Amino acid sequence: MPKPTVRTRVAPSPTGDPHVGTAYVALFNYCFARKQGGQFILRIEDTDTARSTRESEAAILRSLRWLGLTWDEGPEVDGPHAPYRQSERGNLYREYANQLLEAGHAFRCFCTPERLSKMRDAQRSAGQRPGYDGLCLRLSPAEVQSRLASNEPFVIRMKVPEEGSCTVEDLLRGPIEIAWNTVDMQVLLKADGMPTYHLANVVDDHLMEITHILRGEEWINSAPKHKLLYEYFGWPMPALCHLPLLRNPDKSKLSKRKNPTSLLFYERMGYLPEALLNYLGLMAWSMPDGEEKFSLQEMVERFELERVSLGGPVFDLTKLGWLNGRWIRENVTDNQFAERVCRWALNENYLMKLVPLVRSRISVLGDLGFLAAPFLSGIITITPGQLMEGNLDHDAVSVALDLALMRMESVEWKKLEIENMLKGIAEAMGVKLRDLLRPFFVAISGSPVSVPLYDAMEILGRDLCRARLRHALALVGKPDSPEKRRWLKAIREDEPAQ
RNA sequence: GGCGCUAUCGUCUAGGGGUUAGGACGUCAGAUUCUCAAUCUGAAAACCCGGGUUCGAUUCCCGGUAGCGCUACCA
Repeated sequence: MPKPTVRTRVAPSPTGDPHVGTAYVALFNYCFARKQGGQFILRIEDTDTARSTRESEAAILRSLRWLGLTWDEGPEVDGPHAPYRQSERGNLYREYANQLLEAGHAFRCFCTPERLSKMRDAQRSAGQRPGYDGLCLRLSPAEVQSRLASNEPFVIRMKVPEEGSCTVEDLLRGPIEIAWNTVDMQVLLKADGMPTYHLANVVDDHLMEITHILRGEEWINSAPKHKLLYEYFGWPMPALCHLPLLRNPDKSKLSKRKNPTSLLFYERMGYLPEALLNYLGLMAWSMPDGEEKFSLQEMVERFELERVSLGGPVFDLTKLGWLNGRWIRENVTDNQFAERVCRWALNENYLMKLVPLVRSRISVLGDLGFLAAPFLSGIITITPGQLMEGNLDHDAVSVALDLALMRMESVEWKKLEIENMLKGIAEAMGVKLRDLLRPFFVAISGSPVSVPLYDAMEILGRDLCRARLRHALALVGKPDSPEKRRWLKAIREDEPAQ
């Protein structure tokens, strides 16, 4: 039997900013497939209609292209298994869900979210594993029909064996045994008719002829569900390999609260895509000869899955910075460097965003450097003293920054929204907007003499602003005295729920 | 809590039944440089703990511990 062509995929969910973790998993899938002359597919998992956005999807595609992780099939390039966007494949999943229903491998569940939530609470407080209790499993066919007739919303859940265990084979970890009684009767098709990850993933991986699934470690526990679905459908199981998760310095799963995670951040900071990719290749993987600097091409040529180590690697910005420096010094000519800088910021598109902000504030072009500096910088060097120069006292500055860092996560990153957020903070703290804004000008622009704050924040992007605000907060100290805590608490109670 | 995964310098890692446990980032010291970077040299720094198996375990096995992940009509 001829060995089928290796086909791998990365399947990001377009919610929020493009994540380094996506690039990380994509890199390994890319290298694994390319090394063996196979194909690498990109699929958009946008079945969560509440959270998925087209902007996010576009940003993911752009970021992966920026990194040079090109896909053989997927959005914008198409392919024999189009569409590659799950929201456009809805009918497919419904058909397959019905197929499971008919075969008796799945059942309709009419339970309300409220009941499920109560049930889980009860289970938890009774010290039991939370999981569907099987209520609708025992519904008579007649009752199902009558509930259907009265248009009651329902989901489709998969049936799961009550006893025994499932052994999933992991390419790196070997057999992993998981008892069936720890596996929930997973919802496959939501009430809105959209599939959950589990169904969509299995159906698409099969139809798209994926041979090897390299994905994050967080999926290990649901692998039995997937294996069972393959069995229910009678499809061959792709090889599974769970990659270790990228970590924050405190070892928790990489998160934007503790580490910049957006690829847009790394781009805006001026990391070279080659260097970022190179650094990701150093996470849990190493060249056979120990060489630390390598291109994507070189990584493809020498890639061996066996060289993936299983401990979760801490993403270290310092070492990434060193590597990036090496790339700038060693791999770019002067001309190329100039070109890079232009592509990065000295291009018409970016400059035109700045021009309206700076032109009215300068008398000679030479003033431009100062005003434009924040837009050509990563983390700005400031002093605690500069942050304290305004009318707010130390605790107020600290609280204001802390509050902004919290609230900025839930606003749309547009200048009007940013304005409202900061006005809201001034109001909540009972200080003049002008006084509140002063330390923000310093934190974001490096100086109280600056282009308008809200515009600057929008242009710089959420991630860079977060990093600068966090830097400023670190300088003045987090609000941690009992007094400041009380203050924060009072303000929070005053706020509308987020 | 339950289940699962993981465990080598602070961090990324190499290695592997017998090694002075290797490299890199960072740190410190020195050299060099008009400053700063860069560069060079050197130093400190690790096999989680306890039992086995073995002539010998950091390496293999078991247990513990710790970290992490999952425990949704999110992925």
